[in-house]
Amino acid sequence: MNIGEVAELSGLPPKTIRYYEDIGLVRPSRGANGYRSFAEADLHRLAFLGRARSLGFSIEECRGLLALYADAGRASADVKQMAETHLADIDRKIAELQSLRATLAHLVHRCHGDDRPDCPILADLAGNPAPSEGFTSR
Amino acid sequence: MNIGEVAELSGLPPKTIRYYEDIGLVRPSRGANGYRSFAEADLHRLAFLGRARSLGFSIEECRGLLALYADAGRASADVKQMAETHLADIDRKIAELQSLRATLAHLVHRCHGDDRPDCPILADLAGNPAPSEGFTSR
DNA sequence: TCTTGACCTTCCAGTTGCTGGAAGGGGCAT
DNA sequence: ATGCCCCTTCCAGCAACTGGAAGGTCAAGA
Repeated sequence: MNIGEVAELSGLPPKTIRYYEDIGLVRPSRGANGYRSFAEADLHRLAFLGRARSLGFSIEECRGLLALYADAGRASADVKQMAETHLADIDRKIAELQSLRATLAHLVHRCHGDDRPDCPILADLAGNPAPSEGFTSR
Repeated sequence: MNIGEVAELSGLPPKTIRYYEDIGLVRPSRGANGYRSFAEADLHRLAFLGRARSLGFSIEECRGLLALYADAGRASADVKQMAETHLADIDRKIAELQSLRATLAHLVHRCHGDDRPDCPILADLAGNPAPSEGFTSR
């Protein structure tokens, strides 16, 4: 298979596949014309990569997962460990975003959003902490 | 003030402050020795930037916010608009992370995580969709 | 046969927002 | 004069691609 076809089948753009080869995640052979020639196994690897990436695993994590995948004697605990670490990362990110969202939503809520220049959002950014709610004029 | 002092006061590392000068977010004057010389207003700008960045506004958004901040005739609606767009971005990211988290948590849950090689997480990544729950052996 | 167009190749540069390090000058205390 | 810390600039690199330029290849149609 040429790169275009595996791109189609794996859902990854050709550029990304070339990049993955560059960093050693996949090693297609080459035809006489210099074109990359992908075997079924390569396609599998790429599809695996696509799914792992879409689950938010980093490239290095993917490398580890591929190694575990290829290792018939792996312990499932190793995989689970990686996934759990990753899960904890995701939880941390969600929590962070949620706290950020709360702060921002509070500011947005307090801004009347009309054509007057007075704006609590800017006031807060400028260093005047927003009062915790309660007395907006009227 | 020298860069070290504003770094201390603004909470931004000197490197970051130099970078912000590079990209035109702040324009300190220079002393005879070539050192950057920061005025109070520069410090304010930097602190403003620090807060806006920590709320997740991009550099370009910060540039816009600073412009609005400096514009005494701005309409608060413009600021609110930016903040709301940003809020929507955050909501999108949170939703994405949550769906990702759900998928991964499901897989982790199904993996027994012992020293046997059999692992639903890898199976799923390899393209065998995880059954939707129900019959794990025992 | 020639040409067209789609495909493939490599390499270089840019994205975002910094961060690290090297090489060298300035300022102050001992 | 000697340290030492602060300051300067510039270059490189992180993640994970993505875009584009310049050029080779292949199959089909006129």
